[in-house]
Amino acid sequence: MLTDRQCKVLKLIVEKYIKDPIPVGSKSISKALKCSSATVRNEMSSLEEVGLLEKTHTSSGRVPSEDGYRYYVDHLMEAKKMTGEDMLKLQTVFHNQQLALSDVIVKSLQVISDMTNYTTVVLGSTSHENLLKQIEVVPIDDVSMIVIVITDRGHVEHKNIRLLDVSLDEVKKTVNLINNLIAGTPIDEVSAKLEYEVKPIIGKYVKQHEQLYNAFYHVFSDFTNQEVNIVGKNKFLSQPEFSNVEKIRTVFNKLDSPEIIHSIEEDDDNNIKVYIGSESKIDDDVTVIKTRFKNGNQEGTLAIIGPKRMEYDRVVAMLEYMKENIER
Amino acid sequence: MLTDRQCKVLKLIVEKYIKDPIPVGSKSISKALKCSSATVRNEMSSLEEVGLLEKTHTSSGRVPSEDGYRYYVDHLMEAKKMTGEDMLKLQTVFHNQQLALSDVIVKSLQVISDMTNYTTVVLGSTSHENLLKQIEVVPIDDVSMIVIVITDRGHVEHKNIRLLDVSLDEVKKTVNLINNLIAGTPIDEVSAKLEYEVKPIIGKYVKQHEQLYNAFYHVFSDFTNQEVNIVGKNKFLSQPEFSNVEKIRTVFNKLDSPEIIHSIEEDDDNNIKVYIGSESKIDDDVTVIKTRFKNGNQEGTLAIIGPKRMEYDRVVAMLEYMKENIER
DNA sequence: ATTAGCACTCGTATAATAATAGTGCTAGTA
DNA sequence: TACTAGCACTATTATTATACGAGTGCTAAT
Repeated sequence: MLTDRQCKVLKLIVEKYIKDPIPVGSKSISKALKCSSATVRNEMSSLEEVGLLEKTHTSSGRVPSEDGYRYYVDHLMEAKKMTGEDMLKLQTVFHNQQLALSDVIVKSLQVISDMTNYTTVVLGSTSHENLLKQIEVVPIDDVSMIVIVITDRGHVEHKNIRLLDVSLDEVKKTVNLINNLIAGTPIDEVSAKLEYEVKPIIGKYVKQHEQLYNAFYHVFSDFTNQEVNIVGKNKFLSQPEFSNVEKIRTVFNKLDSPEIIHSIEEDDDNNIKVYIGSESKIDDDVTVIKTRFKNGNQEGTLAIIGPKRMEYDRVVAMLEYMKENIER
Repeated sequence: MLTDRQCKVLKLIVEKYIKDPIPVGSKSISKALKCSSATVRNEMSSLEEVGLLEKTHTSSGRVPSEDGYRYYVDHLMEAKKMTGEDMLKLQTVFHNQQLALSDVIVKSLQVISDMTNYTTVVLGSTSHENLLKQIEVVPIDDVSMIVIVITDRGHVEHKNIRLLDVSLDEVKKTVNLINNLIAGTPIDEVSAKLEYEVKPIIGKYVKQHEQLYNAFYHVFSDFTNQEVNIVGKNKFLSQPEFSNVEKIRTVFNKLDSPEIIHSIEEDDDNNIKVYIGSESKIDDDVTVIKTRFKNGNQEGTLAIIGPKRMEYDRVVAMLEYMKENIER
C-alpha cells in the first residue's frame, strides 16, 4: 500500500512527465511536496522498488513504468471536467440536427483528434449484429451491375458484379427471392442461407442460376465484417516518442491490421477502459482508451489511441461526454 | 548536346544510384566504360556543369540532379519488358472474370504496390463526368433513412439523413420526381437543377418540401467529387530517403490532401507522364508516374508514387501493361 | 585525348575532456 | 523516528582533437 505522500509523488511525476517527456528529478517536485529533495528521493526509490517508477539510467530522473501509469489511472487521476473550450467545439457538432448519428460520431471524432493530437477510432456493429435489410441491383451496362446491400442498422455496402448473358429479368427474380427469403438474417449467416435456402429455389426457377448464385455468394462473403473508421493516424507523427520511422512503421502496420483494431472491442465492458502500453497490443508506447456506446440499434465502440504518455484525464472526460451524448 | 560517353556515364550513375542510394564515385564506373577513373571524372564534371549531376559535398561522388533524372527518363532509359514474374502476378488478377473492372484495377494496384514498394493511386471519374443514374431511399427507422446515389459509371455513394415528421410517401414522391426529372445530369450540376427544376414542383405537390429539399440538397452537395483510392502509403516508411519523421509527415499530409492528389490528373495527356521531384508537388524527393485509362465509360487515372530514386523503367513498363490490359 | 599520380577536401568514426543533472548514502538535526 | 544537508559518484551530452578513407581536381606525362 502506498502512503499518502508516495501517491502525491507518483501523481506529480506522471503529470509532469505527460506535460514534458523528460525524466523527472527529485528537486523539481520537492517544492510542491513541501519537503526536501532528499526526502523525495527516498520516496522515489520506494516507488521504484514496487515497480511504479523507472530510471532511464543509473543517475537519471524517474519515469512512470507501465504499472505506474496503471496506478495513476486507477487510483490517482481526478475525474476532470471538460474545459469550456473542448465542450464548445464538440457541442457544435452534436447539435447539428441534420446529421445522422453515425455522421455526428465521425465528425466529432475528427474534432477530438484535432484537439488532442491523438488518433481516434469508431467501430460499428459487427457483421453478426447487422441483419440484412434488403438488397438492390442497378444495371450499369450489358454485363455489369451494382449490388447494394443494406442492413437494418443502416450500414450500406455495394459491389460491382459482372454477369455474362444473364437477362435482367432473371437478376430481378433472384433479387426478389433473396429479399423475400432471407431478409432479417445476420449478415455473416447470409452466405449459408443463400446456399441452403435460396440456391435450391433459384435452381428451379431461374435460368443461369449458377452464375447468379456465385455472384451473390461473393457479394456477401466479401461483406466487410466490421465498419472501421480511423481518423488522424498522422497525429502519431508529431508525438515525440514516435520520432523514428521504424516505430512509426510498426504502429501504422498495426493500425492497418483488422485483427488488432478488432481486438479493441474484445471485452464488451460498457464502461471506459484504458489499455496501457503492452496492453494496447499496438506498441509498448501506445495507450488505447475505449468505450462502447449504444443508441437504439446503433451500437459500437469509440477509441482514442495515442502515446502512453497521454492526457488520460482529458481523454477520459471527452469519451464520457461522447458516450453520454450519443446515448441520448 | 551530350557526347555518347557522357550519356553512358549519366545512365550508369542514375542506375547505380537507384539501386543503392550512395553517391557514385568515378572509380566504380570506370571499368564499365573501359577508361580510367580520371577520364570519368572529367566527364562527370562536364555533366555537373550542365546541371545533370550534383555533389553532396566538395569531395563526394556524384548524385543525379532533378534534371539528371529528367534526362535519363526522356533520353536514356530503355523501354524495359516486364519480367515474367511481375507479369505473372498481375495476370492472375486480370484474368479473374468475376471481378468488375474497377475491382480489378484496385486489386492489381495493390499487387503492384507490394511488388515495387511504392504507393499506388487510382483516381476515378470526376463529378462532372459522372451522370446521375438514379437514387434510392431505404428507411432505417422513424426518423432516419439512407439515400443511395448511383451514377452511370457505377459510382455509388450513400448518406444517412434525418427527417422529422416526414411521411415515407412524401419521401418516395420526391425520390420519383428526382429520378424522373434530373437523371442524366452531371453530378456536380445536380444541386443547381434540384433548386431550379425540382424545388418548384415539390413545393406544390409535396408536404414538408422544405425539409426534404434541404436533405437532398445536402446529399448531393456532399457528393465526393472524385473517387480516390490510395494503396500502400506505408511503403514510404521503408524508403531510405524518408527516414526522418518530418519528411514523412509532409509527404503524408500531401497524400491526404485532395487538391494535391487531384492535381495529378490536371494535364489529361493520355500517355505515361513522369513528374520528378519538385514537379510532383508532393516533395522534392518524390516522383509521380501516371497515365490515364479509358474503357467504355470507365475512365480515370493510375499513378505510382515513390521516391525520386525510383525504378523508372520497371514502373513505366508496369503502367503500360496496366493501361493496355484495362483498355481492352 | 587519355591517364597516372598526388595534394587536397570533407564526412565519418573514435577517443578524450568537461559540464551538468541527477542519484544514493551518511551523518547530523528536529 | 522522520527529515534533510552535504557530498561522492554516475551517466548523458556537448565539445574538441585526431585519424582514416573515399573521393575530387589538377598537372604533367604518354
